[in-house]
Parts: sequence; C-alpha cells; structure tokens
Amino acid sequence: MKKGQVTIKDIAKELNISCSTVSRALKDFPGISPHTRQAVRELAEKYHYRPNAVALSLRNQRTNIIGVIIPETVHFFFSTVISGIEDEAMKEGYNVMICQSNESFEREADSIDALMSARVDGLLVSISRETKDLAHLQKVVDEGVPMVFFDRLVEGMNAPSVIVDDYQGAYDAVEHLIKQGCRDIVHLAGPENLIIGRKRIEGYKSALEDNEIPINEDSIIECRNGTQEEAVIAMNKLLSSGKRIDGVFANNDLAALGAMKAIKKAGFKIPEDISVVGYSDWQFCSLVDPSLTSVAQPGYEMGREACRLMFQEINKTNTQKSTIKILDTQLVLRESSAKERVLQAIYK
Amino acid sequence: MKKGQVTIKDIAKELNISCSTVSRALKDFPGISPHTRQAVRELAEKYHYRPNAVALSLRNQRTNIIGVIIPETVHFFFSTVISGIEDEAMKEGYNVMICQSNESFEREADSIDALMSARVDGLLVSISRETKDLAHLQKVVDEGVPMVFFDRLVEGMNAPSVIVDDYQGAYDAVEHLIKQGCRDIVHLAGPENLIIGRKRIEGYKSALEDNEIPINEDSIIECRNGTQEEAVIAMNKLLSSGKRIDGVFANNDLAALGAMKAIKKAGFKIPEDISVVGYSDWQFCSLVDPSLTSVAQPGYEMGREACRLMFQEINKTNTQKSTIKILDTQLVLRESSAKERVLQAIYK
DNA sequence: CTGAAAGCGCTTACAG
DNA sequence: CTGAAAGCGCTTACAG
Repeated sequence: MKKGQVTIKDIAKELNISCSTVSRALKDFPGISPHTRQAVRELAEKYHYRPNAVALSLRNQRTNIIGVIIPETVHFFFSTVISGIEDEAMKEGYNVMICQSNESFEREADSIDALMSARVDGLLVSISRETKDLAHLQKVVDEGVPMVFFDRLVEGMNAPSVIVDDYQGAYDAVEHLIKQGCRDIVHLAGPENLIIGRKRIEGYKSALEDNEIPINEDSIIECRNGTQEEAVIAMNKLLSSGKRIDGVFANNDLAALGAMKAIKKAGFKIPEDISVVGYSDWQFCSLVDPSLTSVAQPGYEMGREACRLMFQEINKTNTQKSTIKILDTQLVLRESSAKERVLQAIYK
Repeated sequence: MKKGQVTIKDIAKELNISCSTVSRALKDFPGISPHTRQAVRELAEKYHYRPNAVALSLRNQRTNIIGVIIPETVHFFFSTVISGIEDEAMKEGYNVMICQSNESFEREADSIDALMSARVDGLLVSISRETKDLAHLQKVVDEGVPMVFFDRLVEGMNAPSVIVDDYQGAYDAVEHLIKQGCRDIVHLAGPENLIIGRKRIEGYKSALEDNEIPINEDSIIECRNGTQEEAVIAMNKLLSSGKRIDGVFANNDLAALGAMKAIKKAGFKIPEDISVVGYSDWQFCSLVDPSLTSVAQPGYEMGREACRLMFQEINKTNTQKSTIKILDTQLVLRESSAKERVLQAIYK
C-alpha cells in the first residue's frame, strides 16, 4: 500500500470516479447518487480517510489554528490560562500552537514570526517582561491578523485585552483585613514600573481611605523580585523597628510566605497577632501552616475569555477594538487571616 | 493595498518577473542576476514577506509541526515537560501543537484525529488514565507517523518511550532514610495497577532487602488517589496502632504532606522521630515547614529527550523502534529527612 | 448526477 | 539568467 495518509485522489482512483465527486460525496452534497455516496464513504472509512487540513487551509485561506505567545508554561497561573485556551479552542474546532518566550524579547519576536508564517488565524499574546519595542506586534495589527492580549496590558496597541481586576483584588484583600480588625496593615508591593503592581497599591490605599484609616507610606515596602527571602528580610526589618503591625497584604504568595516565616520566628501568632493575605492563590496556599488566605486570579477563565474575544475578532463580530475585559478576582479565605468565629462560619 | 500577507506572486507582479525567479532570488539560488536578486530582496523586506508555511507544508509533505497529547497542562510536572518540548522543538525549527486530554479517552482520541488531520510530522503522547483501548494509537503507527510516548508507558506499541526511573528513585529515597538510621519505614504507595506505582514499591523493597531489613507488607499502605486527606487518615491509623515507625516514604508529595501533618499532630518531631521523603519535588516542597525531601523528576529533560527521539524517528536515524529511554531522578535533600549533621553538610 | 478546470502559495525539473 | 508547467490536496463555479 501507498505510504502516508489516504487522499481523495486515492479514493477516486480506486472507484474510477473524479476527485470532485469524492469530495462532494464526503460532505453530503445534494446531487450525488446514493450509490456513489455509499461507495465513497465505505472506502473512506476503510482507509481512515482524514481531510488534509493543510490543503484545506491553503484553499480556504484560514488555518483554524490560533497562536499563543506566553512568557512561561511552567508558571502555575499561565498553565491555567493555557488550559482555558485549549478547552475553548477545541470546542470551536481550532488547534492551538504555543510558543513560550521565556521572558525574552528576541524569542518573542521570533515566535511571532514563526506563528505569522504558519498563518495562524489569530494571536493570543502575553508579552515578555523585556518587551518595550512593540514593532513586531504592530506588524501583526498592520497585516490584519486578529490579536488579543492577556494578563499583561500593552498600551497604545489597537487590540482587545483580558486582564484581572488587580485594583479590586487588592481592595478586597485589604478590606477583609480591616473587617478582621486590622488597623496597621503593611503592603509588600511589587515593582512600581509594572501596571499590575501600581494597581494593587491603589487598591490597598483606597481600601484604607474608604475605612478612614490613614495611609502611611512607610507601610508600603517594595519587593522587587517577589521572592520569599526578600520578604523575610523586609519583614524582619519592620518587626524589629518596633512599628505596630497587625496585618500584611503581600502582592504575591511567595512574599506572603516569607512574611509568615518572619512573623512566626519573631514569636507572633498568625492570624491572632498579625493576619496575612497573599495574591495569586497557588496550590500551596492550602498546604502551608497556617493555610494562606489569597486573592485568586481566574487564569482558566482568562484563557477562555481571550479565546472568545479572538473568535469575535476573527468573525468580525466585535467592532470595539479597544475592548478591555476585566475579570474579577476572588478572595479565598483561609486560616492566615480569619479569626476563629469567621473560620467557623466559612468551614462549617 | 491588498489585505492579508504578501505572497511571492505580489512581488513578482510588482517587479514584472515570474514567481520562479522571485522564489529563487529569495533563497540565494546560484544562477540569478545580482540586480534581480537585490530588487526582490528589497521588496520582500519592505512588505515583510514571510514564506507561507501552509503552502510549503503542502508541497514538501511535511509541516514542521509536532503534535503533543498531554493529560493536563495545569499539572506542574507536565508543564515542565511542555517547556522542554517547546525549547527543543523551537531550536530545531519546529512548531508545537498541544492538545490536552484532561484524562479523557474520548478527548484523547479526538485530539489524535485533529493532529493527524493537521498532518503533524510526529506525535508526542502521554496517554490518559482512562485509556485502555489502543486502536487510535495503533492507527498512527500503521499510517507511518512517528510517535514517541513520554511519562506513561504503553505496552505492546511499536514506538519509543521516555520514562523516569521510578524504581531507582524509590530505591534512593528509601536507602537515604536507612542511612539516616531509619529501620521501620512505611511506604504510602500509589495504586497497584499503575506501572509507576509498582516500580516504586519494588524500589522500596529492594532498598530494604539490600540493607537486610525485613519487609513487612503491613508497612505498605495503598493510597489510591494520592490526596493529602487520604494520607492523613492512613497515617493516623498507623500511628495510633502503636506500630514502631521512624521513616515514611510517600509515593507523592501531597501524601507526604498529609503524613507530616498527622505526625506533627501526634506529637512526633520531623525528622528527629520520624523522617519523611516525598516524590515529585513540586515547588511547595521547599516552602513547607519542615521543608520536604523529595525525589525530583526531570520533566524538562523528559520533554527535550522525547523531542530528540522524535527527530530521530522523523529522520530515520533511529532504527531501534523499541527504545525506552530511562531518565534518572534526583533525590533533593531537605529538612524533613536529614539529621542535623547531614543538614549542615548540605546547606553549608 | 458527474467531470474538467482553476486556484490557494510555493518549488523545481525542464526548456530556452 | 529566466520562465512556463506541473504538482502538493482540496473545493467549487461552470459545463454537460
């Protein structure tokens, strides 16, 4: 037998009919004799005929593939986004081509090129940390290929985005701490130059303001790289300064964990003396002791939503190019912030 | 201007030459006048010409895409595998198309079909838990499409595989516990019907035998689903039975964590009274208290290796279809198993 | 009810 | 040094 997968031609030859007829028989085209139709279908079945998507793509000028540029697949949050993209894409009959930039600008640009060469029908992108120059993205827009940004907002680009409501997430976290009775709340902040970092600081401040608690700039500590160690050091310094502290809102879970370590070592009880809330809600939040209250980001939902916006773009349903879809976070309450009474209510 | 991306035809028309010439000029074909060559290249640059990979695929009968079937992208281990696949594939100029089966047989079969339709040059697959019937995979082999299995071994299929040395990983873990002075080591085992579960039990037993420690079947506790809760319950039962225990080897990290919880609650010290070793080495192993010694699986390396085997298949370099590449695990020592003296040596 | 032809974008053996 | 033609697998407007 012939090597490789069976084609329409193979079937046509065996049946002594034309390719056109086979093609039509395969797709229930009206004017086809039941007899031919039957014969074609049987043979297709027998040889496991599968339409050649490459040929179809060339003819239809559409590949039914969507390209994804993602900083790192290994990051938990991004892996949930990928999962959402995959599920939504598959549901709509699309395949997904993934490139990770590894946070490198050059690799991001190369990947965009590869995906454009592959003629993907659309691009879902979360830019790398290094990316400042947007020329490679502008080209995509210029050539009319639908693009949707997720998680990392890109300013000045004519494409829809899906992001998380970082302001509200931070606000909720801090408000929760206040409701628990905290008055002196420290914020372990992310780098100021990232939009998300700034948004969370804003949320922190607004929550304090709305509850008539004075904002103390000394209570906002920038943790640049968000490691555990960094947070341990920052927290140790704070605790030994004699400053009154009864709550910590960390802009990421690792930092929260570092804070918890320092707090425990200094002899304070969590949450009785100092409550702690983190951000991201990784799996380990429920595993540490005490378990960590955290702001959950809807990664899976973000992936699906980005896909949906993409399909709107592809089908020109969406006229509003500048759509920014903002997804709600959810505060997941655990032991590190909840007083006994509240915990009972949650876990009953 | 014309919508969509520029083609060879567009360039040919503008320059009033034939497509053949443009094609040749673009790829430094010898017999082309420097003048034509120059003109073509300038125009290509100007219009951001990118070869249409779809057309190339159709002509070359090869897509330079490799398909990946993976149970779940959200699982940390698998996300590292994906990362390895991505990096290796990109290095070789391949794109990666990913489908997650979500552990569903039906979805796995559908994904295989989609990928075969897309005419991927090869398939990297880790089968779903549900998969018993292998017909969909046999079809792939029959149609001559290279396939490589990773992580989950499939018996009776003519295709290379990459797996982790679960026997040795377990052996190392248990031997380490013995060297720490443990004599009564419990194994929280995985389900017997999975090959990996059986291999780890074998490793556990061999390590005991080689050190002349009698094997006690009561010390092997099956934890079917590997959750934390399950391990807590199993461990509680063991501890309250009055049985002497000074070491625990859990077949997965969550179970190890559960065991630690139960041990601490019962008033024992880790590692002084009871040492604990887990399996998988997730990020949280270094975050819990005490940090958890664990057997690290080389996911990233597995992804790369699977890719390399795939390329060998594609280029017919590999004549040995039944290759099984077994990757070494690495025991990552942390606090939960190492006595003071050892820890100092490690962390100094 | 069926077939021949053209075309999607590209390459290359064959002519000139 | 350059071009016309054929072909990768498929679909569909046009004829019959």
